[in-house]
Amino acid sequence: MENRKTQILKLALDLIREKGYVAFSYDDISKQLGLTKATIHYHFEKKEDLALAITDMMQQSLQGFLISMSNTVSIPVEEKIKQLILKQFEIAGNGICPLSSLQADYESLPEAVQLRVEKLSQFELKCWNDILREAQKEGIVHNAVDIESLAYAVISCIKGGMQYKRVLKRDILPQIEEQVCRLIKS
Amino acid sequence: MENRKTQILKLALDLIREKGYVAFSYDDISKQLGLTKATIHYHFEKKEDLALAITDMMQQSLQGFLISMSNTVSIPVEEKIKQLILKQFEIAGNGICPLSSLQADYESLPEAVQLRVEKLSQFELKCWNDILREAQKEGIVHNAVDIESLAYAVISCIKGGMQYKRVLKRDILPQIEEQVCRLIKS
DNA sequence: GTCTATATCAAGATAGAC
DNA sequence: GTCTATCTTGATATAGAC
Repeated sequence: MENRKTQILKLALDLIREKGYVAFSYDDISKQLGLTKATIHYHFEKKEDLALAITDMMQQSLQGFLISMSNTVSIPVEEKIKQLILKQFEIAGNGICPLSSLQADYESLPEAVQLRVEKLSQFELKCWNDILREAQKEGIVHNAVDIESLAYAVISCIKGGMQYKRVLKRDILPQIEEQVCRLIKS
Repeated sequence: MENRKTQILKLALDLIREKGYVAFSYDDISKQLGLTKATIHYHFEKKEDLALAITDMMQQSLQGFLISMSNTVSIPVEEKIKQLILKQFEIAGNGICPLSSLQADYESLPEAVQLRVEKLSQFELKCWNDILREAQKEGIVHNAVDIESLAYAVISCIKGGMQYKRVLKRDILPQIEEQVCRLIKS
């Protein structure tokens, strides 16, 4: 069943959001799906393979979002920015952003996964760079502002915010969003 | 030797910065210090005890910094802000901020440690609240800005920035700092 | 305080039956 | 494709000698 594979994949993504790459186990998955560990190993021989599939999934998810946004004719940049912030919040679900989670576990990841995490981080950054550059052209971002620096700050703020949110058990995301918008528009 | 205890403590803090609570082991410490695991268990019976001692250390480190700053007569608020940002960057060393690391591992932490992480997060936030409120009184922060929201954003931006820094292998901290200052002053 | 030795357990992974 | 059974390794933790 090709469905089983994606079922495992989605649960594994959840677990990474929740506990991270190091802490989650094939046993977690097997119990939650009512399978044996051996079955999971059949679909993803090594934990590394599962991690790689997850990073692929994440990349495609972001790419798909960008395409669907660029296909919708003429969304104002401000709306695009809000949607991208919302998308990042949604991706975290009940946990933290899965990319942040992988970043935190970076030193324990297999080399191939480290590379994907690096590429994904760069890709995310590029998305923000593009959208912010567009915003600058339209005069939403002040001309004196260095876009690359702004992109670093925006993404860092969003990701960091989700980590605090979980620990503080307070929904600080609206406040983070407000400040991110303030940072962009000032 | 009371020294041995702090020696273990400091190395454990390093390891948390580098790999996180779940990923680091008593074996890592024993190898790097030339001890046996049993010796470490003598000083810190359980891993949880070691983690608790580390959170205490972190709390004291921040507290000490604040006291030393308030003792130095009449530092301008702007200088205080810069120093606090610098302090947060320094604390991360080669890895990420140890608090961010513990936040990422939150769901895997023993309950007592979770509580400390929550308290530490709140304490850090309170520090930023205090300093930003002071800055608002002096007109550095605009009066319309909600200080609590600003504090969330500032700290999130700093912490998130350090996670990206390690993965991107680029020193983006100056750029993060620049944007944090822009956020505060606008 | 530090050691050797060992118990216990969970994790990633494989072999082979169905 | 999924199972049972098993191997191997590494981790937390303890007992007891020095």
